[in-house]
Amino acid sequence: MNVFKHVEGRVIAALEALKSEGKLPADLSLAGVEVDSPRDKSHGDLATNAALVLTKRAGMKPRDIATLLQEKLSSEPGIAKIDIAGPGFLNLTFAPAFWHSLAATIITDGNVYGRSTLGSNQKINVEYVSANPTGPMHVGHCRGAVFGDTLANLLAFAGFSVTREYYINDAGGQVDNLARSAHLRYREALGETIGEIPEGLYPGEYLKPVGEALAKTYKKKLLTAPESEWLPKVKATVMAAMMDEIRADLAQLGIKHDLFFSERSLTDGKDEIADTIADLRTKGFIYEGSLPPPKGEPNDDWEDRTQTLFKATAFGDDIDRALQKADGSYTYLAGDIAYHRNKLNRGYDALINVWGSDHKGYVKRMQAAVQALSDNTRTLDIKISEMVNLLNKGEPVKMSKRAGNIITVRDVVDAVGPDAVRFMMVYRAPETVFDFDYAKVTEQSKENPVFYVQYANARISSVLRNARDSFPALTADSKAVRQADLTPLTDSGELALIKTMAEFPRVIDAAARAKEPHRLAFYLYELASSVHGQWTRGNDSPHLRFIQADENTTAARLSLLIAVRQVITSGLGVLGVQAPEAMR
RNA sequence: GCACCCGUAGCUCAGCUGGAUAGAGCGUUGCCCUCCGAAGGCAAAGGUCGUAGGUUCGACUCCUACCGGGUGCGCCA
Repeated sequence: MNVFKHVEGRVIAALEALKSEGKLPADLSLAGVEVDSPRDKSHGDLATNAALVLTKRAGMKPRDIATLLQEKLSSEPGIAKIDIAGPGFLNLTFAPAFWHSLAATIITDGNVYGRSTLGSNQKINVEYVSANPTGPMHVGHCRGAVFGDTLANLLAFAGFSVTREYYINDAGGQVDNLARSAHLRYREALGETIGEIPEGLYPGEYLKPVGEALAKTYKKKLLTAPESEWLPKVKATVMAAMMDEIRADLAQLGIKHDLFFSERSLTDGKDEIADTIADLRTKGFIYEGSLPPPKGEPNDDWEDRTQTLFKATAFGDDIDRALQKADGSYTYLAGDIAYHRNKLNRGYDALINVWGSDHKGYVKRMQAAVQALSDNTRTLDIKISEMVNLLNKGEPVKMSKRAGNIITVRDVVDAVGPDAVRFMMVYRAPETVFDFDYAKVTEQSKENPVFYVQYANARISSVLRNARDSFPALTADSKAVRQADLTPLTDSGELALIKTMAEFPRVIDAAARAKEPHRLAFYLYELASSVHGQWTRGNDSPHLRFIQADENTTAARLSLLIAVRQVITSGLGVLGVQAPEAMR
């Protein structure tokens, strides 16, 4: 039940009626007619721009159209008042009974309330995290991970059929270096003094357990063998260990992917990269040529070479892109394009990638590739999650993999819990840089909005618990509460709560459309604020407290709270945050 | 040099596919607990929405050009 769509339907029906009565041109298009909530609540509950949108097309003055519509709608049930305001807005005020029935609907709908059919079951693939399997996840990864996961939840809630995917970059030279680093730790585990980890290798202590495990499994067998022999074995062990660690980190944040896609699988017993290049060649987007050297950087080592190029400029990229190096081996991009081709071949209607800001420069070429491969029938939407500035009590925390003092996802989650991390990470738009103050989040202070929202839920639960002392029959799942007569709800604050809940489906819709989960987080904050406000009004005005001497009034107010709790629970559910019944 | 992102209150940020008098939190000032959880609430103060044009009945929102700040640029992954 989306109130805005419902009323919009009624407005459009009224306009259609006016058309057939000859009061409006019969061929008038109603495109753009919308129902919104007015910015200023005193203007009414809902407003429509119909008269403003239609004035030009109908060749009539906005106020004349507004007047016609006003007359037409005045007989509609539930509408208490219709005003024409400003340049021609029509402000609709609904009777309390209208809102009461909405509250009742929310309770009946339960966790279905707010779900949308926007996605109409379209298959959508969300690729996120895809952190290189060369070490534990640090807080920077965390933002993209939480964002991607929340976006996936949101899209699922909005009616898409979502696949959550992780791309494992397990094919490049970096995993060889990882294996070499692990081999050093293996030698260390066998008692050797290895000294400083050489430049280019991974110095982190997290490889020590891997070295010990290798020592246990292989004893001294890998010591004397040539690298070509031990490398594959060590690589397999260390990669598995790293992925286990990453999976554990993700699990701690409540993130579970449907599919982990291995880059190596593209060329394992087949060559999807070659197939991809062949595909693109057939479509005419491949040629042999050389590229100009990159500008703005010293490039003394640049050599002019002829290589296989993808015509990315045909799709708006700045430059064509190399798919094969001069020696014939594939570039990283070639593999990535093959991976996206693989995704396309799996039949998704749309692809979304969540990338870290360090990949910003790759957006155009990847989108170009998807357009080329799908003949412009599919879109790749790439959301960039910006950097997180790590602070500790306002002081920047220096991160260095070399020094090994990285702050990992695990450190943060252990300290503050997954809820605070998740909420904070989606509490701002992903493309803005933001400061994550380790000390503040560990403090669990009220500056963390997640507690504010959770506290609203806990308060509601507290009221429900307390109400049972006076009215044992009024339990949260009793018919007396769930189907209570809501006519006692006449206070403006109570009605405001329902009106705020009315926004929920629309927030879901808008957030899903824009792929901006942070809107939901802000909405929940606003809803929580209404709850706290109404609560505190009861301090000054005892007759506004939720629990009253009169059972019918109490039942109605508890019913309202049940509805609010439902919306908070659903909303937090999409964010992947718990809705506790009591705070610690 | 080029590309992308950001620029809104002292600070951190919202602002719904263009809509009415631009909103929160923090900070500042002043209030509210014999009362369902004060882990809360109320009020005041605080703005040429980076600048200049353009489109529109209407622009924080769209377009153009500038100005600041950030990130990146490949034959690495």
